[in-house]
Amino acid sequence: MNNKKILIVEDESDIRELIKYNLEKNGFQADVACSGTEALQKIRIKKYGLILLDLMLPGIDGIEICKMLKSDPAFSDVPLIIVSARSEETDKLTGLELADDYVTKPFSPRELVARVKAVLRCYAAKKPEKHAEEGLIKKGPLVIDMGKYLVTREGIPIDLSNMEFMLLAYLAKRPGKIIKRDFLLDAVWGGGAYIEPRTVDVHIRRIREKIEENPSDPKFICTKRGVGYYFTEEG
Amino acid sequence: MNNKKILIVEDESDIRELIKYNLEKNGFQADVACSGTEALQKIRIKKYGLILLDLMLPGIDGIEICKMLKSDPAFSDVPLIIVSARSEETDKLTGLELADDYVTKPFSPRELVARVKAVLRCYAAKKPEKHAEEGLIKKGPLVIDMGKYLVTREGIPIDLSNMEFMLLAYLAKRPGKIIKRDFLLDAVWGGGAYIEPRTVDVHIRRIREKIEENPSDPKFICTKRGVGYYFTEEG
DNA sequence: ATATTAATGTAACATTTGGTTAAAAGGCCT
DNA sequence: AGGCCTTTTAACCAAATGTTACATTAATAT
Repeated sequence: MNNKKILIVEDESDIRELIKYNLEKNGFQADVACSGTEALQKIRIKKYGLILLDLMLPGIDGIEICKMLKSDPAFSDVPLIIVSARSEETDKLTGLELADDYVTKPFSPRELVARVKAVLRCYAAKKPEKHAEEGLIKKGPLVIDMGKYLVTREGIPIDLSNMEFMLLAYLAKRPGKIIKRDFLLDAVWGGGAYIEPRTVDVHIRRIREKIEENPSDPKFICTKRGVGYYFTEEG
Repeated sequence: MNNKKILIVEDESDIRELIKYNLEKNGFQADVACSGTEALQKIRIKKYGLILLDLMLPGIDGIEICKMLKSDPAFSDVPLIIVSARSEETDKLTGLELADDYVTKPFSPRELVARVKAVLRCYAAKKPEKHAEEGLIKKGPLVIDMGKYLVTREGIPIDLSNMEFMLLAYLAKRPGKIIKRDFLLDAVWGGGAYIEPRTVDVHIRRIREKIEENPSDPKFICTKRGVGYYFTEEG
């Protein structure tokens, strides 16, 4: 799904590991860079979802890296949080002009994680794709309300679990399109999940039990043998 | 302690610096944003005392930003002054419906500062009344009086703490809409609060204890497992 | 047609996740 | 200090999810 990789640019190894540990504990993937030059290399190679940048770096000044990033259209849309021991107000202001948030040392790991989440949430909220996540999908008697996580059939609410809802919504958004199991695992479960493809079948089955008149003769989620599943195009 | 930080949203750098210079000369603190997206980022991260918004922006239209701001309860109480080169009467009207004042270019720095002061003064004067968001929310036996910060159940007043009230009110204003813990933390606690998501649960629990017949089988604030909480739509 | 094989459906079970709950610690105000 | 309110923490429990084994179905070859 979304790019959750975070780059930590920090020269002090213990702080670096502390941050990395805490981010990973919260479900993020984190890479590290010990210097400005290393950071710039990594940024060029890989697309990051967020960068945590220490201002006090050997070699290149952190502020210079900020400026580089934010002036380069290829990277200016990557969220940036500055981490720094400098607590002077002037620096903070300068930093905030360049970055999306500014955390001063010493910081609690929890606060850092919370700020990372806040910044990512803020970015996610602006994404046009996210906008499309809201709204209603109607197929015949079936209505899928993305905001309320609710499915109704002829007005009667149907209780789906979260996973079931996501899977159904994913298929229903692409009527007629046949989607392979592997693809569903990637899209609905997220890239980093190593799940048995058969698990998809089980979920499909459970959804069918709930939304279909006769689960053995599905009208909404159909099977394309040898390929995958698709949501009916009729309606 | 009032927040006197001002955000200047303006793409032309010379005008931006002119405004910033003049505001700072008059004892204000000013941040700048060069585009609509940058403005939205900054607004989410920091709480501003006033926003100066140019309508002619690259990317998002200024009017759109107005609408976003004024429709979001988290930002609708931030004073907003529109600065624009457009002098057409129609624009002026559209602007004033959304903003608190409207300044057309070219303007004298003195005039701008005066208007900023005026709007801030005006808001300061309105504060007590503004603080009370009007309106009643009724759901079955439950009545939430936003003006009096009072909740009653079948006429019997229920004693909620401030936090509990805000949380309940936030959910009750959006019946049916499922809201994630992170969003609640942002909306009810405010962006700068770095709180454990679990804390939300505890508050929910206490509200339930007070307003629900049987807290373990809630009728008002319901749980959507894996997602968040929502206020019931029935009633 | 019938047998063969692969794919899919189904059910039971195991595991993990996430929510509830209670209790304790931390703040703030008087 | 004492009394709220808030936040954190951890144990517990229920529901959601994932796995596996087995049954059934569909496609194909014989």
